[in-house]
Amino acid sequence: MDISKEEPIYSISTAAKLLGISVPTLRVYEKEGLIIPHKKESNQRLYSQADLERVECIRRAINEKKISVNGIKAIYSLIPCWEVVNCSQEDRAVCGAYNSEDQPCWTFTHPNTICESKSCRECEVYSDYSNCGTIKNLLKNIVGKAS
Amino acid sequence: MDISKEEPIYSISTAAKLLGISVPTLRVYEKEGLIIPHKKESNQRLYSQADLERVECIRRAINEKKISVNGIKAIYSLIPCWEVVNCSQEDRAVCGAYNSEDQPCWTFTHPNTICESKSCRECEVYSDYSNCGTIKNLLKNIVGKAS
DNA sequence: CAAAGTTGATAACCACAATTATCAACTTTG
DNA sequence: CAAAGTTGATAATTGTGGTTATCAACTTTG
Repeated sequence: MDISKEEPIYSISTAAKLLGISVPTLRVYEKEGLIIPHKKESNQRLYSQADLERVECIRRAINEKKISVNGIKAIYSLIPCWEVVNCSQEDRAVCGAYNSEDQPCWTFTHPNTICESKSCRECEVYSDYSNCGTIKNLLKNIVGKAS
Repeated sequence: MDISKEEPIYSISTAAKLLGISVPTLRVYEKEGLIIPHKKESNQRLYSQADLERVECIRRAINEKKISVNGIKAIYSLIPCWEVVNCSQEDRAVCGAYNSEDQPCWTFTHPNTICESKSCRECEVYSDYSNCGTIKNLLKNIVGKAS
């Protein structure tokens, strides 16, 4: 993973221009929990190259694959985060993300779990499976170990 | 599983009436691969109680959860069928379902695989996870074995 | 310090997914 | 064999999800 791809360098208007969409749309995606842009101390958003690619992927899902935003959220919620971060049984019992079926895990706070101190934006659950097409591959890998 | 719930007894118009939707809608769901009604020799559809519950679940996903039909299909396609039916590595290599990300496995024919001879309508991959809310539970169970 | 850009929030717009109506040909029912 | 129901296919309808415009208040930039 190239560190430069993760570097937050684009303002929201620049990001919108590069993506060919409007600024409000980017904010909606964030509000829905599809993306987590970096924020300056002043609360202004900054987007990295990886963020842009993530949005492009979301747009393909919406426009080409005709999957609704809520559908994407439901799909994200199926990522077995508990396995990726290897959280304990006790953590799972108290973790909202573990039991949710319509919100990605990174839209939750995770009090009293291993994720409590982690930044979701940097967590592999968020960053590794941003490309829509890779979630099933993750399942193939993880599930494969079981048999 | 009560056998009577699986018994195909309702005609399409009866099923539509019971569900409060139109006949064409039921056909659309079938065409999209969301449901597999039983068919008489004469090609007429018959629906079981389980079929109706499956449709109710689909309707909740569409109307309440706001997940599009293509979104539901994408979610279904994430069910780790290869693990449920325990198919071989060779099977996976040639199975369209294993590599699909937008069509449920039961919308494929499965030549030269363990599923070749199985009826998808009766396969647990199709029947057990019809209730939208159970797919993540399946993942929890299967993935759990891995750790 | 003025111009340009950002913030969150609300409201307006509209493309189109989801549903239904309609059709002729065919099957089932009594 | 007539009436009612089904078939697949096509076309029409409509509700609304996704997008954008607009706003006043605030921040950054040069």
